[in-house]
Amino acid sequence: MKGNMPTMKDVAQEAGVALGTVSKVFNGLPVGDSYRIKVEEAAKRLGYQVNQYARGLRSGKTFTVALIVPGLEHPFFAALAHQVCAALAQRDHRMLVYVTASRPDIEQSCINMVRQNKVDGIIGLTYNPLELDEDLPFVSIDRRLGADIPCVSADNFGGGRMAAEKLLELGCTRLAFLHTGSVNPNETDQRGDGFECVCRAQGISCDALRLKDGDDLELFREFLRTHFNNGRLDFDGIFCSTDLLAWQVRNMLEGLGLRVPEDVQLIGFDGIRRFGGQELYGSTIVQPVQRMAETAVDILLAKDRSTAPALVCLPVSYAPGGTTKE
Amino acid sequence: MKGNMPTMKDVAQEAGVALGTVSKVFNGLPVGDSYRIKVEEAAKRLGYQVNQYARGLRSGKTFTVALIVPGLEHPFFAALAHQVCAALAQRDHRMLVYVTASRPDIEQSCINMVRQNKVDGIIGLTYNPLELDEDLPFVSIDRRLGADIPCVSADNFGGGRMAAEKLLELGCTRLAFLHTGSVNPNETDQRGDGFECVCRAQGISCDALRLKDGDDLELFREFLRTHFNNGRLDFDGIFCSTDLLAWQVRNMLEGLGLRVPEDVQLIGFDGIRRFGGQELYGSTIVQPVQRMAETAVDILLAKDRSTAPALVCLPVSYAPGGTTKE
DNA sequence: TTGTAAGCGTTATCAC
DNA sequence: GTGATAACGCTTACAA
Repeated sequence: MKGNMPTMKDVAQEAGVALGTVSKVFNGLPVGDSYRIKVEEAAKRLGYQVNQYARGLRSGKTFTVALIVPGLEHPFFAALAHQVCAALAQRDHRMLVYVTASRPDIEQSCINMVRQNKVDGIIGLTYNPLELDEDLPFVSIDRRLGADIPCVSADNFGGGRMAAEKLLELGCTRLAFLHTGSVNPNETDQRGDGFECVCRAQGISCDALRLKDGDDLELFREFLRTHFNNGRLDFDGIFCSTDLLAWQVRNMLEGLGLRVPEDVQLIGFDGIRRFGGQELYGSTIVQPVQRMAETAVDILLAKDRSTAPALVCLPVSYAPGGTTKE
Repeated sequence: MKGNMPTMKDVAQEAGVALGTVSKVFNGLPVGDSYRIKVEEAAKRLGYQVNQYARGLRSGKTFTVALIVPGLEHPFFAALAHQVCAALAQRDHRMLVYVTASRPDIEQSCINMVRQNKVDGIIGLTYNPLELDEDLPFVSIDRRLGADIPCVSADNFGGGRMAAEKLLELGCTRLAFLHTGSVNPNETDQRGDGFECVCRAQGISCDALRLKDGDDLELFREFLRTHFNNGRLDFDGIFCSTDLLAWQVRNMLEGLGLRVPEDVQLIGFDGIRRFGGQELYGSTIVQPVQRMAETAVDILLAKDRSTAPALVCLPVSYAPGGTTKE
């Protein structure tokens, strides 16, 4: 921070007006034109910048939002952070980032730190039970923390259905669902529910293996091997609950000598793109990251928070990426 | 921000001590034990949290650093942001993120916004000429902005050398260097310099194609086709200045019917990992992202900035990733 | 050692 | 419409 930045007082003196007048100019409040010009010129001359900290102290508005995420290294979180930052910038707000590594203690300590920072609100992608401040606006991504805490997520259930329908449409007759994720229940669990819902309705067999974070991925390989007899897999269509898992499963399948998508078609979930560019890792259900970010920001900054929806599910879309027959 | 959070005054009243005493307790200044306990208990009872904005206003220290990056979607920037955030957290600082899309106007406006926020310093990954504040600590990543502005980067020149040496060691005899990047000169330009330096010293032929951001990537394909005659490429070793480019070039090579690494070996630069995990895209020179982040933070927060080095080049390492013969 | 009081730069309330 | 003046919550001499 700075030694001797000019203050409003300096500007007032330079412009030959009162302090209050300067404040009004910078807040867009009605001021005589001649005064406004004098102030603006004086400010420019001095290189004056409003001190947001003083403003925040006085007015209680900080124009800052905290984003709490497990980390920035996973492309989905990175993309979300990027879009949240952009959406906030568009609304003249700043983004403070906290990374938690999904650890409950760090997540809670972030909440506490944020509290000290007097941000205007929090957007959180957290996976553990939290103790929240009643009156600090909070919007959760992908996880329902309570009836009074708005949650924004992709339409995970619909995406699961979409995956099943697509695989069936592409000629699959024996499906499987593979999942690994947080032990704490969250919206993404619905991906499998949607998928199996379609299978049941259509009377299609659907094997499934659901693992928890930290479980050995080799269990998936074993599962596949168990269902691999005489050079033939029991499934011709597999839905993985994330693109990462789909990628890993694809490698396992090829290790078994199976061809994707000729022998077995594969659909992932998330819409992760290589190098943050355009190329997908494989066929996938794409989350509307930008809309999710914008929606979360809109809800968070809405004037009237009492009308905030408890849950907003945004539509996903299917994108072919080479692991399905198209 | 909040309606009626307890203040130090409330805590003082609750604890039955003076305001100044409460402040001292929270600043670790010497206070009688009995008082300290009374204050701590009162604070806990009230759920008191220091207001960092008031503290910053008064003391001029905000414990906040701004990170300015082109975006969070490219995995290198995301990884850097992640590590910077972690390094700052370890030192009890927060990170404010600004994304610029590498646009000069946005980059400058970020600098201006940051100025209002009275941060303790800026870590910037910017690509355009900037007008900086003399007395706002700034550390640049990968780009030398001026003699008085410390720059932290990977050892790009050394990495380029390393790539050449590795390819030669692996039996290559005809090398090529492919590059695309910012028009504004920066430290990463040295990757090619280091590579060609070794080639010259060893008397090895080295073709090169250097493009600028925005140029059509098809030019690379054409370049390859020009050097592809009778099913044989003029090179058996190619160094690409980024992992992204290496990935694209690999696809082009395979499109030509060439096998990597059997027919031509490929080394990239950055050390990008799929899904932010462990798996590399190919053989590459790995940037020490964590050390770069920590170094930048250390320099930025150093008590005595007058002794800050103008440039710190951190050692890179080679990692095989399947596009070289190992 | 503890308490008191003067600001830090803004905003908001009033008289003028 | 303008201009003193009192907060906002905290730190820090300085006085007790």
